[in-house]
Amino acid sequence: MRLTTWNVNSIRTRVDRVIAFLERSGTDVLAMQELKCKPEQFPMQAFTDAGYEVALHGLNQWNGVAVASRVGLEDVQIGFGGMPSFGEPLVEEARALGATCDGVTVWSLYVPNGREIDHPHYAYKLEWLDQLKDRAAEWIAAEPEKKIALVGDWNVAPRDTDVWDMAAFEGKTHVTAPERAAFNAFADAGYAEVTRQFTPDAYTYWDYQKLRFPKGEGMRIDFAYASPALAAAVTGAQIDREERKGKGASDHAPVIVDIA
DNA sequence: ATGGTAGTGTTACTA
Repeated sequence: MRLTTWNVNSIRTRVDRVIAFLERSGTDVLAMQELKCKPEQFPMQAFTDAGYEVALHGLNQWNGVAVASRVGLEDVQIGFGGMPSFGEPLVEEARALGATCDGVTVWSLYVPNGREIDHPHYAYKLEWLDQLKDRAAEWIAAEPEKKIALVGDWNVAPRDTDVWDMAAFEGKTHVTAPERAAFNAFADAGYAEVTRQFTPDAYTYWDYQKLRFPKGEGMRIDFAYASPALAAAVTGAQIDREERKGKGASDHAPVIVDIA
């Protein structure tokens, strides 16, 4: 199975590129983030015509997550137990959707950005990751052989080399010790990040602003954590940097994982 | 010249 995660940054404006990518890459299961639409606005016909079923969750123009699959789609779950809410009034945002595809439970995750270190969104981000980690640990404790993929836009750069210049991130989110600890806690919970070993020096995101992509100033913030049973079946990973090029590109590249 | 974008939807917010 070829599993891809991609923050598409609006599925409505990107649908032609996404369908072309599916066909070009041979992706069987696509986890998408930042749909930026409600369910009735999702371009379902394009996916159906391409041979994919889609489960999605979207509340408004922000966030939104989906799993598209051509190898089956069962047991769809919206959000996870204990998932924090945000805003006034408090809302359970559309940031997590799970579905089982050909024996692999795929979670499409859009981790809160955090905004600024002293912003409530930052505390929300840490709590969101902590709660997800606790549920993820429970899932493998209950079923040690279960194949679980936690994929998406984690909005954390776990290493200094995952940003172009640490000096530019002084006092900024994505690189702080608490965020990195929250990310690394998934490894302590038994999951293995399976993309870095195959693509050791690569970014997955380049801001639209300040010519970040042409200048090679990116970040590595999209990852795939695998449960032990799944990690043992992973045979490779790639980052499709070509997809970031040209007019109409998302600011994130697709991250591809191959599973035996 | 030291900035530069993009998407949704509206006089802003998010990233």
